[in-house]
Amino acid sequence: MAVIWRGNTQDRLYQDTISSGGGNSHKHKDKYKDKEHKHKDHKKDRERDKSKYGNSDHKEFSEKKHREKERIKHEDVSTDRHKDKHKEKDHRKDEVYVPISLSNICPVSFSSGLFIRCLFLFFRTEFKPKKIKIENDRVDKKTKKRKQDEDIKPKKTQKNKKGEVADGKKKAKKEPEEKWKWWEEERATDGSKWRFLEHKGPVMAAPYEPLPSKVRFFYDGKQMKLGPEAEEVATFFAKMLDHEYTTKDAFRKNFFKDWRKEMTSEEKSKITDLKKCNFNEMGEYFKAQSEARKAMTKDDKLKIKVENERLLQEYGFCIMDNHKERIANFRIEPPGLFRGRGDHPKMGMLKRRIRPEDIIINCSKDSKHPKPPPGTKWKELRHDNKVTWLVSWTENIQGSIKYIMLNPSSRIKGEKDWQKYETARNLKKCVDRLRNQYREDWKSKEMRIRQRAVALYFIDKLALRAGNEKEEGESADTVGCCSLRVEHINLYPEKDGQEFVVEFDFLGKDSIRYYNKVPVEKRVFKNLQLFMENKQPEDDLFDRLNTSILNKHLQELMDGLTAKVFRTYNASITLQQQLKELTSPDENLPAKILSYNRANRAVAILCNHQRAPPKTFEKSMQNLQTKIDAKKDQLSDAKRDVKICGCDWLKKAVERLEEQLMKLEVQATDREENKQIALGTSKLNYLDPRISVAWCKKWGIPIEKIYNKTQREKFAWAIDMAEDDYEF
DNA sequence: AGATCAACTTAGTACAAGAAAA
DNA sequence: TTTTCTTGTACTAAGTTGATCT
Repeated sequence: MAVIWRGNTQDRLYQDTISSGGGNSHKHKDKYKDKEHKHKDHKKDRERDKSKYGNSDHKEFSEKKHREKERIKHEDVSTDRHKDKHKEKDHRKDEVYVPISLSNICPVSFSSGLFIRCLFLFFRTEFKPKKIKIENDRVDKKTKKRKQDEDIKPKKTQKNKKGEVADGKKKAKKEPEEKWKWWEEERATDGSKWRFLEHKGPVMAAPYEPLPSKVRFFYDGKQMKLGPEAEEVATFFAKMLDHEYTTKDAFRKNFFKDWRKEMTSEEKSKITDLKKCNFNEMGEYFKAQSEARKAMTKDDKLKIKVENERLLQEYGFCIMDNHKERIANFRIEPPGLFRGRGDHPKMGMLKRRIRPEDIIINCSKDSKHPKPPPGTKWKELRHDNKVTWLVSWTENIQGSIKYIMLNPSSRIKGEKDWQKYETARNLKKCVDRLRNQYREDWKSKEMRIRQRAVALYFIDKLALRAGNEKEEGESADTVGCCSLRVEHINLYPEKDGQEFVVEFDFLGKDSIRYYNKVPVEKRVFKNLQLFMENKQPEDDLFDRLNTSILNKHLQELMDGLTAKVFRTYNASITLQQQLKELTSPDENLPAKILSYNRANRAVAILCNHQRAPPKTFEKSMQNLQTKIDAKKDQLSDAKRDVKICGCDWLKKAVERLEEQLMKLEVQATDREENKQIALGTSKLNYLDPRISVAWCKKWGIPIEKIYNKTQREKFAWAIDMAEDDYEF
């Protein structure tokens, strides 16, 4: 295997560590001493140097215009909102599938030096000042003398007219309250996240209810009564009996170890082998319970619903700065067995019950403080308005802190989201300059700079995540860009008729596999060969780089720039470009929505957003196929009849059947293609909602076709402010 | 300079709820 | 209706980032 990685035909023009000024060596990474390399000219050397990149088609940014437009728009936020309550049927099923090729969505392109220079000038003169005010204090601390003059947001607030500005503000307790448009208001400039915060605290997990005595546990074939502590943990396992987790060694081992900690010494001495434990009756009991729940009468179901609603009303909201805001997760996570993703070394460990004594409450001093349950105390009550959380506790598996925070529809989340897309749009303004820069850096005489530049190229071109280093044994072995190892890529000077192909194969976040073969520029290829020289498969590809170095560099290139901004930028720009490309004016509504979904899908593919094929997938595909077959039969019958009789109405029927058949087939293809692709994540986290809103407005598509209720709440700001000509 | 911590975003999955089909 | 399939929501794990500690 390793042989492949150490090609012997390299022509390197590399001389390392002439300066290395900052001393960037890493602890374990210095084992590869850089070498002197000579440049051996190769035949093909020249031909590829013209970027392969250039052919991508979104060169034309018509920047200035947009900027001008944007400025005007921001200053004059129209308040008329489309309040269409379109009640149309869902047309998903009418979608026509058109495949997307990955090559279509390659987001990278470069333009001429002149243009870059212009951009650069623009950046120098206009970009810097756009610092978001909220961060002032941090900036000050860093003594980065930065002038924030006007910022778009506050500015447009001042111009906010049209009277109807949130009036219910003063008495947030009043119920209906005109929807509050926080995006038309001034933002805090002092780093505080709120001025007033009041809430009722978390909902604690329901206490453990011991099993009825008829439900037995057997050890080594003999019945055994467990004490409540051990029993509770046993039920966690019993509930998962059907899950393949319980067959995994690590899971069983971790579980058993933690379970034993909950046992009395007597239990501990008896129960020494998990294999001898029989949880079946428990498992059956819980299954029966959930069946019973499903079979409950409507009345009982309603009662539960009402109770849930009550809980939501009582604990699901808080008051933040005069507004009632929805809390995202107001329930404390109940105890259970830890389910890590992928090959997690800690799977099966006991996630312990959180007590009030573990919980930190954050709220205003002058608010009504949440009361701990009778007879208990909170761990701490604090009043920190520099953070957004209401409740926190430390979880026992990784020792990380968990928080209760607000819903995405809240001001505090919305502002942040908006800001995220503004940063991405700023990147758009200077991305060409940056791309030229890293291409230059591929030639640097410093290894660390080359590595940085190649990594950045991957992040930009392939939308890879930054890739922090992780502590071994603490979590599943996954990587991102900076933490890629030699074993995660293969280099092919030639593959499938393309030159300089890099094959990626690694597990990313959530242990989702990233597999991709991409042709890269020759320089990148040569650099990769260089980085891999004299390394073992398990060595870091970018041994002179980590996320902190990379982000520091990015910060210097553009204010607020970090690695993840590239993902946001490339996702959003891809959506915009795909929408432009795919939407044809004369299409009907379902076809347009299909176009939207296809654009969305392009982004999901770019970001590698996958899902497990739905459990019922095969079956539902089969059902669909049956339908298709039936339709085909019907059709051929009808055709035969036409031949015999030839009357008009029969011909019509044939046409109709053909159409129906096509729809079904299209639906099948579409579903098949979406089998492993998840659209939700990109829609929720990467796509500037204003692009979608503008598209809807432009083509008269009801926004409900694109965003469901929750999504409309989250993106209320965008729905309110984006016009049909919005440009990302 | 690296390790660790804190805070927050991004992620897929399980299951409930709702809609469509039978 | 009841059953089946689809969509929405809750849940919580797993990332990124920047600050702070050592």
